[in-house]
Amino acid sequence: MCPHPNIASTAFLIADPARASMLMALVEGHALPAGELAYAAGVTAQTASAHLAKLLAGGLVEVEAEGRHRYYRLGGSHVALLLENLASVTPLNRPRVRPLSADAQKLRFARCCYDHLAGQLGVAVTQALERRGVIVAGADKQFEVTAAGIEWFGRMGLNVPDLQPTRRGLARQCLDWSERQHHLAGPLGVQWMNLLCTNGWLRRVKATRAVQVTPQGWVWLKDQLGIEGRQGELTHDA
DNA sequence: CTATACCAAAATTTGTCGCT
DNA sequence: AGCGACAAATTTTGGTATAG
Repeated sequence: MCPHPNIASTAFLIADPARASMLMALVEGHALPAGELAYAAGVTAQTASAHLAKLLAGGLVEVEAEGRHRYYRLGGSHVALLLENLASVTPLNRPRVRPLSADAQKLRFARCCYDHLAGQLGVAVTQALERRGVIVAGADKQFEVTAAGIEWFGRMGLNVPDLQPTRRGLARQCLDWSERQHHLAGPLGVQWMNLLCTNGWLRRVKATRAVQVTPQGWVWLKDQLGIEGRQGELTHDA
């Protein structure tokens, strides 16, 4: 008898190529209708519907009916984490997607990943902080804030010693799925994101996970972190 | 033999349009 | 507004194919 029937059934659900494609299409956090997921997996709507029913029963996805569409999303951040970890050890075949929509491009550029900054911009900002000695990559998938870094964050209005680490630490290294590099997460990542928004440098786009840089934001990014660009792309990052 | 995946066709559900 | 016809998205059903 298998001593871990639960993980076996979860692994079985993910192991099917069609289901894996649908899950990876959802990993960016967008909810997608069944038809879109069928396209992503390269199967017909009927087949996709059967797969989605299994994923739903297994708790890997949730569904929300809106009109005649049924929007599926991942069953939670733990599912996203599981998939991102799998993707990090496997050569990634990007799921088939419709010619990259404007929305998808915005998400790839900058988005919030469970309340911290991710995407191209998230990675660029994290790397700029490292280059400036504000944070250093430490053991256990954590970033450590240097003494100079504590001072630097303080000048920005973020008092690092006040932050409470969670079980998973204070400044976690989160693997960015689209960029395949780390960005800053954990309580520090969350407060950092809040700070960028409350100072008017970043703006969250309503009803999506996309994030926009404001005109003042671009000025600030260039002055403080040496990051240059315009809406939707980075032109210089050093 | 059994389990699982696939697809075609039919059924179901919901939104939209034109008419009174 | 209420009604019916039609369109679109999705699910259900039934049959076939394939792997172990």
